[in-house]
Amino acid sequence: MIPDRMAYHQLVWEIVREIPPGKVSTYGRIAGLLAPIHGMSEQAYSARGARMVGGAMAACPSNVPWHRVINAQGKVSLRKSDGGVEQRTRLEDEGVEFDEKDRVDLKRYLWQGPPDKWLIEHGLKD
DNA sequence: TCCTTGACTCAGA
DNA sequence: CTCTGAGCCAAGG
Repeated sequence: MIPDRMAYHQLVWEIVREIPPGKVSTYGRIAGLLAPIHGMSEQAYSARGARMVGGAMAACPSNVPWHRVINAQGKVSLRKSDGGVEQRTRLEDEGVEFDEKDRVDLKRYLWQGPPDKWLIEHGLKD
């Protein structure tokens, strides 16, 4: 078992749980809230972080609103097999609108992130 | 151990 | 706006 990865995943889930209904965030933004862990270099993490968050989403428990996490282009991105229908439906139920290109307007729906207080309480910031 | 994948992103064309 | 290719590297076969 690899405790490091589990810890990272749990941290990601805690952040995702803070995203309010009707708002979305991106893999990259979430990765950016976390410090480079596993001894990865800042540069490596900036390029790999988003995918690591994606990996955390793939293994997230049911109490995490994974559907509020989309990619930097404002689109839902899922595994090859799934068309992302469920994710889109869930977001629309919360009032998030998609344009004719299946994209979300990040200027309107992007979650600005947890307040500093929250980050400090969770040891993600000094 | 080598090879393929991957819920990503950014810069170019 | 859409499509490519490169960058990065952990996991699983």
